[in-house]
Amino acid sequence: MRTRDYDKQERIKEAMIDLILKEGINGASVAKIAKKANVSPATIYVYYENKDEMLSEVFNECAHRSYSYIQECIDPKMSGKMFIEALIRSAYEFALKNEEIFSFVEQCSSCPTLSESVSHSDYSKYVFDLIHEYQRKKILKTYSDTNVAAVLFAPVKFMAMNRTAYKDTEEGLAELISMMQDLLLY
Amino acid sequence: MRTRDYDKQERIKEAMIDLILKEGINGASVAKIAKKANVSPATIYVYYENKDEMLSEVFNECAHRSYSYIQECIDPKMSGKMFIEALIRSAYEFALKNEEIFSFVEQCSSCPTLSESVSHSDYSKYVFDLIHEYQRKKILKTYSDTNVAAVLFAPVKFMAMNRTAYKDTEEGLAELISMMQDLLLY
Amino acid sequence: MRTRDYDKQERIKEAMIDLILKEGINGASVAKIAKKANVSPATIYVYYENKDEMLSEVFNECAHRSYSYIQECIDPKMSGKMFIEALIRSAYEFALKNEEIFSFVEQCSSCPTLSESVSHSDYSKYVFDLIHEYQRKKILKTYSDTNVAAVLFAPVKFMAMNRTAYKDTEEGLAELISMMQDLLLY
Amino acid sequence: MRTRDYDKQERIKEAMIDLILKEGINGASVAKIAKKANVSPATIYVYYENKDEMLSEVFNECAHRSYSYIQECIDPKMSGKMFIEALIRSAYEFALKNEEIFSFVEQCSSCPTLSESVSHSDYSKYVFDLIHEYQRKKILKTYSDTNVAAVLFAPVKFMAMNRTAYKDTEEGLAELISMMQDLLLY
DNA sequence: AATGAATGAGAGTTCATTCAT
DNA sequence: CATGAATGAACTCTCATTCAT
Repeated sequence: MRTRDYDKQERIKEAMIDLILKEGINGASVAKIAKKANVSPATIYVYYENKDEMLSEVFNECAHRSYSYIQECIDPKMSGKMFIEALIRSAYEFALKNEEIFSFVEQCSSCPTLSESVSHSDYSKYVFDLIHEYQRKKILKTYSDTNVAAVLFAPVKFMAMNRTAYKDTEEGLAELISMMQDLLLY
Repeated sequence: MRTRDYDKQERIKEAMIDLILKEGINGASVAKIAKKANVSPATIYVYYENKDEMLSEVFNECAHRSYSYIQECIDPKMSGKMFIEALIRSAYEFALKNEEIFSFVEQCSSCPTLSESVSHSDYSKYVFDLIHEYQRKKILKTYSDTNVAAVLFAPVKFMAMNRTAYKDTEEGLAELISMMQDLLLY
Repeated sequence: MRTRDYDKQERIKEAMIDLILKEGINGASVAKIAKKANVSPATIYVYYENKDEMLSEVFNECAHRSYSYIQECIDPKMSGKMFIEALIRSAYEFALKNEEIFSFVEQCSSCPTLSESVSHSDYSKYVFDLIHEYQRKKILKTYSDTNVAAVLFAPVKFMAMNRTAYKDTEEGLAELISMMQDLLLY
Repeated sequence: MRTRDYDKQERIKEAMIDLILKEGINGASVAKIAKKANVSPATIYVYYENKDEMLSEVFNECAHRSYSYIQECIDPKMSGKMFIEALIRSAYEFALKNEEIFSFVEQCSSCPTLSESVSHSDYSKYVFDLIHEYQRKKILKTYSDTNVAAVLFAPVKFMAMNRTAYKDTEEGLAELISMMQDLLLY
């Protein structure tokens, strides 16, 4: 019996992400993905039940990676100021370093059929547990979680997507961080 | 006679927006749009050169409508507080009242092939002219335009898309407004 | 607007019947049918919703033709003897003259998914109305309809399918007719 | 060890017959058969050279079983009346008890590519030897073998396939038997 | 202007079969 | 012997678009 070639699966994922990025969801056909991954179209169905499942599986995994990265960049011992900076900067850094994955997740997020299949809550739990801790310690002001998420992550994502609109992205990022510190810290 | 034709094009637009909302960009085929609009597929090509052009034309129009709505809701005579509230509330209201159009625009925005064809700058010019006026008058703090846009619109869009995550959306919206007032007003 | 080309539909039907006959239901793919009919595969979907519907529609039509032929060959004024001869001989003749259609119907009849979609009752009504008349007149013995159908049509079909097993088909047919006359006439 | 293998092949056969009955010849793919039989697709190729061979082997075996069953139900010492009853009743009983096998055989028989691979003559020899004996003894009327086969087996198969059309199958069967006794006995 | 017919190209998926273990 | 992985070919069906009226 032949054993599964996980390198193959990895190639399939990468091919899919790359294609969606370059040609949109419409452009990423199974045949194209297979060709780019150097496998037969039929092989894809060894690893995924169908195209939708493949999309949502890869989408989930990518979304998870983003949260993991952020998690690794924060530390309960940080000061409030540092904490906010770490959150925003890590989110931005991830988008920068993993441009393809970030862009892929953003694109999938806006697709109604796909976004339903992802459970953000699991990934973000650790981050929000920490935020709650800072709020209990009266370091962070207490706003509703959803609004905290909205102001912490939506603008930085917006920034990452519209990088070209900024004269100096580092300066823009620093400004955004300082704004959020003003807003959220006591 | 003219009304008849206008009706037809209007029906085509609505059918397309509706289909994209419900089935995603993939689900909106020319045949389906034609059926939903009660016209022949060939008729669509009387009004639009091809599908891409149709998409980007309707996309542009919808994006424009959103900005128009916001424009109508603000007034140079407003206080700074009122101004911010009006901006956020109108953005949210538009998303609520025009759920289909809002979702359609969001979805199209993340599509690389489409987003290139839209020039946001034109529409938002009026809004930013006003913001600059408030900044000159030392009512609004002076941050870079992109960051102002980021914090003013990204979170409220996020809110509109994740309405279900809020216990009480009105309360959430009020909180967000007050946060932005704290952040942006002197 | 282009008008429907009924010759095209006819070619599609014939191609399908021919292919099923020669290669079995498995061998009759849409692509092959299209090629044989000299149309695009897509064109088939102008005339039929899907392959199953196409099959059952053509099947129904063919089954109907067989009954029509038999109907035309019988006449209420016939003697009982003549009536039975006409029924059997016409059934056999049809099978002979329309070998492809006959064989096609037989093949489809044994397919469980297809045979459900055909309503024999409608077509055979006229024939059985006549049979009942002969029974009322005490010319034909009164057996249950299903058994009458069973002995009148099943053997002659069997004969038509196994023609090669007969030394002299005309003689065999004459014998079968005489058997049925003995069996069914007073 | 041997039992294990035998089990596997048996399971493959049953799975195939079951699938063909339920989904038609088209529905019985190697993958589905393997899944239903709880073996790997590759295992099927240990027992059969290819799919066609598998089909015709199982078809032959099933056709043989039907004749074997009938053989076991008849006896040279029977009266002519009993003999005919036994022939028809056993044929019907077999179809009833082995619905799957019966339907499978009927379906395969009408498939041109398959029916060539089966030699009916071998199995039916014993039955016809007996019939000839009864004819020599002037118990059964002497008709051509093919016509005897046609009237003895075609109607009962028809009955088995159209059971639902009968109000009372037992009554219908009894009637058919009595008809055949009238027809074939002196 | 408007349309249903028509289509080549390509979509997602499954096929029977072979490979490597 | 037995298997899951792998695949080229073929499957049904839909695509965006054009044609003929």
